[in-house]
Amino acid sequence: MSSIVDELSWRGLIAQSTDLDALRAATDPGPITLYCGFDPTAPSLHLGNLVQILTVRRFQQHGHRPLALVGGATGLIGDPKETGERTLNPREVVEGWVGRIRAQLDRFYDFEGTNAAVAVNNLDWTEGVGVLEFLRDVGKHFSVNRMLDREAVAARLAKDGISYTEFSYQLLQSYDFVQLYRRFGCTLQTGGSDQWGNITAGVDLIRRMDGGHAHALTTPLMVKADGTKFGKTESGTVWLDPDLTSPYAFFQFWLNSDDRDVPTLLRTFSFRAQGEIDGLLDALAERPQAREAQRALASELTELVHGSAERDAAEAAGRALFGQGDLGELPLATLTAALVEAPHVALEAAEVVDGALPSFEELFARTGLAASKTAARRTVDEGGAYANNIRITDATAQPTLGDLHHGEWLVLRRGKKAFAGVRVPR
RNA sequence: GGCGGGUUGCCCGAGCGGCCAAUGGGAGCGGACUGUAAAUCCGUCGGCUUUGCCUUCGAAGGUUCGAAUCCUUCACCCGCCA
Repeated sequence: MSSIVDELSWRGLIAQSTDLDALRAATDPGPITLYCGFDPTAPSLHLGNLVQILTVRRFQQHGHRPLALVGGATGLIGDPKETGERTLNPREVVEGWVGRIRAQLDRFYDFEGTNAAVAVNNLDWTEGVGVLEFLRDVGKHFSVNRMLDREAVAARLAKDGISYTEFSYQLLQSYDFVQLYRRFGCTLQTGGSDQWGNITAGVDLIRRMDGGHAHALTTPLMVKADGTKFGKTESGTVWLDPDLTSPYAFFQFWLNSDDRDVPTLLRTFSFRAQGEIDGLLDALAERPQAREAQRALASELTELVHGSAERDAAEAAGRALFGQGDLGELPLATLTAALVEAPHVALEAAEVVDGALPSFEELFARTGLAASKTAARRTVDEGGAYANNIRITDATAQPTLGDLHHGEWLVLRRGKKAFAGVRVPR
């Protein structure tokens, strides 16, 4: 069995570990069981979670057994974050999210075979536990003094405070680790470096309650070269759910990566071998304008997350919209596929009067390409507004039916990258 | 408890009765240059039925022909003295 520790190491995926040599000694000879939990705090996982998911996937590919834990219980409590108290979500909502997130993990973990992943929900062992039992058996092992040292907790104490509910979060997560240790012989928990405290608290709890030995491993926090948060675009979080972030937008996210971030991104997200990655990095250094590495990343990750059909569609949509050729020469099917990936609006038949559509300023505002009509006018004045790749000079002008591609689509663009479609019923 | 300072547009911060939708910086957005990158330079940066109108300067009242600017009350923040 090849060494997972070595692989994670060259990929730069190890931030902290309880004892790397001990972990290597445990993982190299044979399979271990590990877990990384995901709390249902949203209807979908996002790119930040993907780092964790893929790290676990790498373990599984090396023969280890992952537990796919979705936090049906911890999601009801909320891990303290520095910015402030979370709003408790209704139980039904959390329950729904648990199902969706559990389904998302299907794509990344293998649930069949000798080291099949096992899906677990911490609500199963938390719900029935009595308060007194929990406080006596679990709570007694925790020192509040140490819990207060946690960065997020300290930050909250310095600011607007923290509820007892959130303060208790660490106990639940630690207890999860104990349960998984008992039920599955799970001896490793992975997570982002912000989870270090929670994970090691679980390692400690296993030792205290059961005298067992477990490991903690965290991945580094992703930092972009320009200092902004990784995994966000102007329009917000990049989600894994295609309804929240379209495969086209997902593909574009990777394609637009800053050159300086590409080495890290490739090592973190790609499943290519080290030699292949080095080849892509060489190409990036020699022919940055070709952006082979970004393309490879976009293609690989979009396929992994959305499947090859969506990957192809996203790629084709990009080519269609960014291509040099006349949009009118694109087949209707290709154009439609590209535009439905972008923001688009469908007009009512009544909105077309004497063959004239609503004005450009109206259409820009309606598609969301501009925040308001005033903003749309401004964009036109700045020379950044286009219809069918022709610059618009008069915001109040009205396109006509004759301007439509295939009698159906008007392609609007703001700046270089933002597209939108206006569809007119035939 | 006493005295003083503050709360301005996404953020920071000027303004201290009319010339204020409100200086300046940052972020954002557009243009040029590029490679659907970065950096740089230029422009832009509340809304609308746009030669004008409407909403905005912690909240609510008031003075005035006219208030972000003055007065009153309230809320929150920050200093100094007890």
